[in-house]
Amino acid sequence: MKDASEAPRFDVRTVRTREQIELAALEIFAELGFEGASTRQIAARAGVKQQLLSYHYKNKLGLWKATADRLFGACRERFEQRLAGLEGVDEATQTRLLLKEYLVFCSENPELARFMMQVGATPSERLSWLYEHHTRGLLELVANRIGPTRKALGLADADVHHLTYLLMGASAMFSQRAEYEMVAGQKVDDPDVVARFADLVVEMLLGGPEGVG
Amino acid sequence: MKDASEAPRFDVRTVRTREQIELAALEIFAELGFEGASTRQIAARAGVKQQLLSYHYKNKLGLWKATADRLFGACRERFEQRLAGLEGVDEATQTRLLLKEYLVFCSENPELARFMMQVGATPSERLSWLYEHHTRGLLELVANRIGPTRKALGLADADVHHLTYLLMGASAMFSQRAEYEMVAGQKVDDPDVVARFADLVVEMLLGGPEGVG
DNA sequence: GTCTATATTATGATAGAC
DNA sequence: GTCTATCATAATATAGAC
Repeated sequence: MKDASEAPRFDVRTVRTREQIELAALEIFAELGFEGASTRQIAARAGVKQQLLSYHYKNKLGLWKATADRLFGACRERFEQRLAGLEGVDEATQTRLLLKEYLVFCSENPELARFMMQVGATPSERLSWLYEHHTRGLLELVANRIGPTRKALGLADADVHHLTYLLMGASAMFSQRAEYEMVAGQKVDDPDVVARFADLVVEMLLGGPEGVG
Repeated sequence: MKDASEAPRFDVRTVRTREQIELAALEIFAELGFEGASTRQIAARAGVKQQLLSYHYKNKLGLWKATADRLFGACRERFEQRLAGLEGVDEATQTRLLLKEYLVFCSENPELARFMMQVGATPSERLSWLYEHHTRGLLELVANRIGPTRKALGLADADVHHLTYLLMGASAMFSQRAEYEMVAGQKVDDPDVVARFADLVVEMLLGGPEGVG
């Protein structure tokens, strides 16, 4: 007899183990790509045995998907929280702050841009999966913000996809921290650097905060 | 006795073989990163045996360096040719056309942005080598163009490193062709798309071609 | 749920024939 | 300069003990 708790799939140990594994996997997948990453390496960083990954995720692809779900879920949640706090604010300011929030998120999660970059080059099952489950929604959210806001601000027509990729590309700076530090001689995750950079990007995409005639 | 030709290191077969290998290696290193790429895969794409790579480059790292030399050499050459054709033109136009040329080059060589991205995330011997031999020169060339030109045009002060990374990040669009085609429904290497995107980026970095007051 | 042991395949590099 | 043969290691994944 199994009493009320038919599905004990949320027990504490499991959740914590999976979290450790997925955080380690995110770092390594982002750094080395899917084929470059080894499950042994991920397991070692998570402090478990390699074979435990097979138990939890069946195989490497399953782990990769779980990792993507966690990463993009955090991004989506961040957007939603930011927007919830901006109720009643005018559209242009909302969009401006949302784009800034995205760049701040990218500075805190440099794995995001690398994760997308690692998979977006060539057609593959993984690209299709990521696009359907996460990338598409994220890119459309951004495009559907930038386009109308630029129109409302009276800015020159520009391809929204190009503007979106400019934003995505800009976030790559945070994903190349080692190189950036060599070049610029400053930490890329210094909050001041992040803020200045985000302001620059948003100003380029939407014009200065005073609007444009 | 060896007669006049002491150093026969430019014989035709060798040069062609190395070219085939390095072109294959570029594609695969850019796609999979250094550890993700396998020398067998590279050899197969080049149409030679895996063990031949050891003969020509000693090891995987040697091949990676030769590949980088070829790629960045082509980029540098492109810059020099473009500048040679712009003698006498005013500085702002020179800079504008040079940045456009860079984006066109990136659209034709999507491996460049990926190659840099693959190595720039974390400190490593390879990053240091690439920085000293190639990246540094490229980034400084761009920064030393954008900064003074913006000043001469009377544009607002902005961090030249940030502007440089905006350009580099923008080029990432061409490196994610599979994803871009899903999102935008058009080929990213369509010359018209490239031209419009390049104009957009240059306008953002340097203002419209009419200058700014 | 986590471990040990292991099967199977793929990897980078070397030795030596031609 | 290119090939065949081969080695030592590392990869993913499975089976089964606890």
